[in-house]
Amino acid sequence: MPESGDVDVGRELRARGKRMTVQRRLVLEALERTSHHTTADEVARQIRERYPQIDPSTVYRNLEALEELGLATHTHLNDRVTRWHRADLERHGHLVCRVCGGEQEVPLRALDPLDAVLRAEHGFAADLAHSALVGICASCARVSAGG
Amino acid sequence: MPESGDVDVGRELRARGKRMTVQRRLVLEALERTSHHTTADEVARQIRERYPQIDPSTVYRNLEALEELGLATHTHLNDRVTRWHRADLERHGHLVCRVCGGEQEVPLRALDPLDAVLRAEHGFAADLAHSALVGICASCARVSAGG
DNA sequence: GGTCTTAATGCAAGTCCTCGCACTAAGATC
DNA sequence: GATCTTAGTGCGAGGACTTGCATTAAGACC
Repeated sequence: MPESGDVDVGRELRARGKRMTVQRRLVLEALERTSHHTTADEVARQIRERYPQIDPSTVYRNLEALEELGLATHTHLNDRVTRWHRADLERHGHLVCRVCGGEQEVPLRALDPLDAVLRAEHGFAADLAHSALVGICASCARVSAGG
Repeated sequence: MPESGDVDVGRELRARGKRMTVQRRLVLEALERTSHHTTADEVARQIRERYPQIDPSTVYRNLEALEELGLATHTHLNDRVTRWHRADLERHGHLVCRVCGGEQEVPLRALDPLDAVLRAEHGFAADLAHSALVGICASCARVSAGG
């Protein structure tokens, strides 16, 4: 059983004037191995086990390249580190609590009303999976309300 | 005419066990002088004209302190730099276009439907002024649709 | 398989912060 | 106004990227 779509990816890359390098393949494989969100640093660490000389900047550039190809996407959860994941996973929004730091996922469908308003009134097609919505979660609100 | 509420701020600070330092005052004044969004770096640069030895970390810490006091807030526009502004300005959401980088403001009221859904279904009180919504603006959508 | 073009890599330096720590100075108390 | 506690400062180092540049190596063409 071949690595999922490895050949196709190579073809797709070449069709776009890009190349399939060992580093690129390793980034792609690392991304496929971790099905949930991961960080560039985590990807780099994984790769370094087999290919120690990889440079962090190469990882960043490859994640971007894969995103351009539609194979990866990134999300900003907590203002600081960027989270990466495979593009074929179901997209969802994120709610992160500024008090406890907790994070919950929301189906993008729940954000449809917002999407509709923004499109209708501003012609703006928002990518609601891209940035987390920051606020205060139910349990922290309960505490601060004086429980 | 005294600087707006300078004395009150000092009192408020002391009431919270905090102090009014020259640096703090300068950060506050810089924030008051620029009524729109600004960056920590811009604030630092402004202060340095009159007080060259100020350290960037002091500016960051003071912006945070003023935020804690409810005098400042920050917004993440384009994933990279943090924008600061006075808390007394009208709050609004931001739509930033990932193609042209353009930014438009939306009254928070426009985001009410989203707020309602998140509260009802997730008990989550989102701060919709905190993070910009990333997406594609009307004019860029028109171009890529083939105009 | 050799040549050649240029995308991609690795390295170093830079940006925007954040954090730990020793020192300084607000401001409360005498 | 001297003393004392501790919040706040400056400095240095570190983290998460980003960027410019010389070098390397995909992969297209012979």
